[in-house]
Amino acid sequence: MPASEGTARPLGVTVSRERLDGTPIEVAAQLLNLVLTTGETAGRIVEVEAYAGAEDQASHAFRGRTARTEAMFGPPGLLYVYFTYGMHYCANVVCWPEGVAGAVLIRALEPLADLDVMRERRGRDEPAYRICSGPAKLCQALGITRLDGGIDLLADGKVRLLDDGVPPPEKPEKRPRIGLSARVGSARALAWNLSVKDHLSVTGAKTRTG
DNA sequence: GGGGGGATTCGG
DNA sequence: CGAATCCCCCCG
Repeated sequence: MPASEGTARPLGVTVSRERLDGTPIEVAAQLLNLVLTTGETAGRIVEVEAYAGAEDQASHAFRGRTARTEAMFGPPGLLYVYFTYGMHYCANVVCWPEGVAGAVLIRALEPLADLDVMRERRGRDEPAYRICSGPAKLCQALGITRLDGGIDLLADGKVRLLDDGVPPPEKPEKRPRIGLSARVGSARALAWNLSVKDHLSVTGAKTRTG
């Protein structure tokens, strides 16, 4: 039968767990240009944000281990999903060794596969570069919810992290993290938002020339 | 048990 | 710029 029949051809190879066993900022840089996929939908990671657990006032794990943040204390490669503003889910890749909380928020994807399914899930007809241009938007587009929290992104599950051979940028754009309130203090100033330079899907991207 | 705030998004 | 809209977590 044709090679295209049945499951789609793999978008890439599984990422090694060792590659994610580093500090959040190190792992954040490594995640750029990898592929996040759920079923047929897929996108390339173009914007991420590091959250360093116990030593980071902006991290959900800053005040210790709770039911919500349990996945952040797990082994690198787990998916941490949180629910916010009463309606949005956001997805993180867990890093650091088991027992130490750390995670990288996926903030934007460049859509790669099944854009129409993504648009249908989002309930709007947007240009490709806007479908996954935000942490909650990409979760909605890929169908990621709280139910997926804690799964292993490096196993053959619903949500997977793949390497299709595109290396991370040598010099990613570095900015302060988005959306942090003043209450997190000096953590607000850290340039822990990393992105592929000049990508249209990144937060604050110019959508017009000039 | 109460209440303030949230790693957001969309529309006005 | 403010509403939507639920959950979490700190405090009493």
